[in-house]
Amino acid sequence: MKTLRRTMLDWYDRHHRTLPWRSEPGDLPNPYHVWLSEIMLQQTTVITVGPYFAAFLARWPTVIDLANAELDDVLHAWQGLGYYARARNLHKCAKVVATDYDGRFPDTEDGLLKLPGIGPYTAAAVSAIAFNRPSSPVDGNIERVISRLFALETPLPDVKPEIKEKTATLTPPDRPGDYAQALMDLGATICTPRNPACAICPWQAFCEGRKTGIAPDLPKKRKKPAKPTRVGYAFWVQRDDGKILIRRRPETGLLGGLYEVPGSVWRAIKAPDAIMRDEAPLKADWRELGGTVGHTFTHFHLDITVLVTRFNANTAAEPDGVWTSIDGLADFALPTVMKKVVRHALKHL
DNA sequence: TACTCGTGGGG
DNA sequence: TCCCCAAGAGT
Repeated sequence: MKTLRRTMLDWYDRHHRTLPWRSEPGDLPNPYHVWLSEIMLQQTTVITVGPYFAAFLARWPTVIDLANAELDDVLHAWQGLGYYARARNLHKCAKVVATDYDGRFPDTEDGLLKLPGIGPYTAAAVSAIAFNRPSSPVDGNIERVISRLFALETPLPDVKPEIKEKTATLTPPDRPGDYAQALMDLGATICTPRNPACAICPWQAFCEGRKTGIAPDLPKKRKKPAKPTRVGYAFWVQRDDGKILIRRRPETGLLGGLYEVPGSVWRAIKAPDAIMRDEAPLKADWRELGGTVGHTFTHFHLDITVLVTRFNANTAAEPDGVWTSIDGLADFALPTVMKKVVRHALKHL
């Protein structure tokens, strides 16, 4: 066990990646930076997070600054990164840390776990990386590395407790943060989901999965259900002065708090036109644009048909929402699916 | 426990 | 083209 730890930390000292939120091995980084990066990195790749992390730090250098920000500004800065509940909880967490903790993050796993948006993984990661406490975060990378190292063939998520226990046993008490990051780096660069580079792995001599040849097939997972398709309309309302109608989505749920081109309900099966059009923000003669906008979310695929009308303020009742010029759309937090709708409308108008 | 919740890239 | 996956959390 001691050899396993030593081998991993030696490898990390020689091969670790330099990332914006990281300190040099052995040094303690800024907890705010660690926390911010860990939230952004949830289910999101390092390459994607990079520019968002830099932009957030430039605009909100401290957790106090972030706590004093407007939620809409945080969502706007987060747009395109996905899983927007992370942004809402990020802001909520910053406020709690600023007001209840005097701007300093709790330095224990249990304390961190109480904060919004911080679950078991992130609490352990921040605890180990930012405060050098002997916590053992387990993310997707570490699940893969450990399941291969011990040739664990029980499928996820049943095998999680066993992985957690093995990981905790292996964690070195002196450098838990570097060790956790070493395992994650290993999983990201060598012990990859497909075609792992076992030949250059520092743990190749210890890996049961490699010995038995099953490493590339681990961890085993249950099959995921197929993604259903939903359909809906987007209602493109253009006023005489060229401005279009958008509206803010409800605070919770899918794309919560972001702006959208008003739309119908998204249905598994297309309802009759009359019903779908009745969900428009106003009564009008709609013209259907050719083609559809396709977008795949985590658990369903969406096909949107865009309907267009002109709006005359003198002859129609004012609909709910906000009027904005096309250029002005840049001031609103628009999810990627809505950017696609806008692009499609402008192209086919 | 099992869903919900985004997006972009790689094979 | 389609499926998988990426430093998961909340309900």
